[in-house]
Amino acid sequence: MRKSKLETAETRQRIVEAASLEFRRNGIEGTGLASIMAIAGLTHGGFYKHFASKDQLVEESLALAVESLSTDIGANLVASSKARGLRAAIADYLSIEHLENMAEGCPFVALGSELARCSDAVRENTTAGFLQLVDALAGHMEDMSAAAAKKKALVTLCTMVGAMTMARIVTDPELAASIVLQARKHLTE
Amino acid sequence: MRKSKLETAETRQRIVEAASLEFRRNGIEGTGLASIMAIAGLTHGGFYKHFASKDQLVEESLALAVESLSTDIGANLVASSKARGLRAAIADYLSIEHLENMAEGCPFVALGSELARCSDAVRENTTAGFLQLVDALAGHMEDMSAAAAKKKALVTLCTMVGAMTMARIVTDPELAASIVLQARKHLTE
DNA sequence: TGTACATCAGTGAACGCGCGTTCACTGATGTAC
DNA sequence: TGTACATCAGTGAACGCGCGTTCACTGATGTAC
Repeated sequence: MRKSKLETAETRQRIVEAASLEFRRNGIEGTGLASIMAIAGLTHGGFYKHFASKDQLVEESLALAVESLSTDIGANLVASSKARGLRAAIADYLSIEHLENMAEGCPFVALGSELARCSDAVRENTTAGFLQLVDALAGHMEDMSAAAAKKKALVTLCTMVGAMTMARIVTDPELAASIVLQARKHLTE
Repeated sequence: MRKSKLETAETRQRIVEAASLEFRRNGIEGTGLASIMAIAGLTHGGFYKHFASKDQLVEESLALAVESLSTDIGANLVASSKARGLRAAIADYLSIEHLENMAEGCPFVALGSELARCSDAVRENTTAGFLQLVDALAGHMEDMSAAAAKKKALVTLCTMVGAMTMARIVTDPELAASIVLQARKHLTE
């Protein structure tokens, strides 16, 4: 049953990708290793041939999720002029599509309160990703010093995370849409 | 072993209060009924004499937590003039004390991502509390129409929730303090 | 008001279940000669 | 290059554990007369 080095690496990658989606979909505590392995096309017994523990998988899959968020926002930023790129990134984040797509969306929102209780190893990755995002946004702020831009980008990102978090909690879909819309308007007008 | 009606009501209240704190401290999935009952001074077997299920306790304890948040913010609002009351409420929320006191703090932050996956019954209570808070803050916004005030209050509350959420995720305590500080400055200056 | 009985809050053991983790085993891959 | 052996990715069963929930039992409280 042994697999080639290439296949092994591909399998490992598939596990991390499945975990990255499933953790965001059902929460970290709400997702069992067996279901992740099943999605990756394996039985759960083989998990420890790839990872030392569930926490290590959490660490790697969260790093992937944060990286994916950075890539998405980065793509919006570079697609247009400075100020327009920033507006595009914000509008893309504060969209109904993002609201309804928890598994592929921002990990700070999908796992926010769980992350606060995660191991330092997990949180360090997400901290680094957060700072990277702040810098990316700050680089597109106009008419202010670098320090002021960074402060503004920090608050902007917090508003984005908070709005999406509250929009997902609320039961009324219209209210959820309104939260997303008002936050977007506030940040882009 | 039967207890008087008064004692029974007091016991029930103690369970809800313990749950309200423990859920915010360790998460809903991370808190067992046995530990809540132990804090309330009981064994876990008696739980179902007071509640039909864990979800019902979640519902009631979350309603209590949201109510407590409303009370705290309301107290700041009425303690001073309109604009100063608003600033006081925001400063009290975006404080280091709140950052470090998850169990007694805002349930939207302590349980945000878990709440998004909770039953409608749980989320309806928190939705109502959120709208109540928006109205309370909106009532203290100056120099704008009621509609504009409500929109601004909505975004303000999202920024507060997002900033506290991110400050709790981040590993560096200085960065956490900076997130809280910048958000407070942005909202009160 | 006093007595007899029904109620039920709380106990502690037990239930089935899913979890993270371990392990003996298999057989294809990788390696040493 | 070909052969013999070691490695190890993946399987499937099993582990102990804590979870939410149930239940028989106890004995003080509440109620009916």
